[in-house]
Amino acid sequence: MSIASDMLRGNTEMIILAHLMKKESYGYEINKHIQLKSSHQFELKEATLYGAFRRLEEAGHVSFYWGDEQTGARRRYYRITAGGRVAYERYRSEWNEAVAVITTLIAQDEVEKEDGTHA
Amino acid sequence: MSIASDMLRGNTEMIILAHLMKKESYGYEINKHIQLKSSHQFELKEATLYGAFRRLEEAGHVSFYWGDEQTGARRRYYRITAGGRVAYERYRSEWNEAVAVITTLIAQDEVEKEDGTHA
DNA sequence: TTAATATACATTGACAGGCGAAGTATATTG
DNA sequence: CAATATACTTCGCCTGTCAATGTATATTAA
Repeated sequence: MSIASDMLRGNTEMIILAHLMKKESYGYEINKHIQLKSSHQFELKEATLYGAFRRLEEAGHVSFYWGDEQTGARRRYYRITAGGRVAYERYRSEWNEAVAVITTLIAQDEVEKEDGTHA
Repeated sequence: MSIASDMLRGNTEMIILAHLMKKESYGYEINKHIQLKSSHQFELKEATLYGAFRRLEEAGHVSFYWGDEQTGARRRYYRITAGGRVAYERYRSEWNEAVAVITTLIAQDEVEKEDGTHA
């Protein structure tokens, strides 16, 4: 729960952009898809999700249009922009790099020297 | 900078514990070691580092003692506790799981269906 | 008819962790 | 003696996540 929240932090935008790289979509659908794909281990809470959309819009990484549903609630469809694609690739490489670094930091290699340093 | 901060969030304790699994140590040394091992890509800022120590202490994951240096500034040596080892393993598995889930979410598999969804 | 549930979006305020900045103290070096 | 490195500490800000709450429409069952 709390750990997942912190792992999510800073990655929600990348996750949303990843979805939008494949197809235009709207908040509710993206959220459901993430829950499905992660076997319900992850779930973007609504406030988190819509907050991320707002930031993505402000950054010009996505644009949106209102769907013309004849039935049901209105949908705000999002589309990734050219700038969004660039940002997505940057997010990905930063993510990969960060994972590599942390993996190195927690790698259980040999004990450098079991001196104990002290009493 | 900002990305690294968010990647760090929630993982500082795991990183510190990883270091303490190998040897007792003190803040300054741990920080230098992390900078070294990450080729200066990561750096725990002091406020972050000491904040994490405080939480680790409160959680009973580490204990400390003052070094008896005859010269230089005093050092607060930390030692991982039994509970800390358990916590570390939990952190690691949660980390691995989270990485796996996010990796899945951003995996560039085939386009599920290029319908475009709308105009 | 109406209560429940699902779809769909939006906002507010609280919370927590990382960080910039500033401070304390000791030792070394130019 | 000024600068730099070691070493720890604290304050207040910022930002992203979340719980809670609210809006509105459609479907289904009692």
